[in-house]
Amino acid sequence: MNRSVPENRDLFAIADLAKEFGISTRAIRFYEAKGLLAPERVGATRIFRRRDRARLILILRGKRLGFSLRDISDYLSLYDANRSQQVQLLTAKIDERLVSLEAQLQDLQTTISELKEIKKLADERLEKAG
DNA sequence: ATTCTCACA
DNA sequence: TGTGAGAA
Repeated sequence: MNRSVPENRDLFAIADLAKEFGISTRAIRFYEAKGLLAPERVGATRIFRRRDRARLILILRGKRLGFSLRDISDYLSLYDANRSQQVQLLTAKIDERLVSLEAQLQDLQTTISELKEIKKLADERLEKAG
């Protein structure tokens, strides 16, 4: 019954989290190196608690929404300190992200329109050529 | 299996 | 923003 290190539901080994979230152990260490995670250590081995796991979930969610690790780091850093400032930062970043996405959307729509126009002209030529 | 560092894209 | 490789 003695596993090497974590084996209950309160403690996790890096491999546990990597498997659960479908990411590499390297990526998790990378996030730690960037200051987004700060798991405890038993010797040199990382021990992740539920709160570390929760932070990882937030990191992954932030990434999925298109935020940089820097953005996510800044946000997480405010959790313990200024909570209302954290919310302010969040809304500001969301607005920023929204503006960026809207711009991308416009660009995509422009590209789609251009492609459709080109295709239309090409199809018309095929008509004439018979 | 885990750790770290350095290189590399 | 990560990965690969080598060594412990």
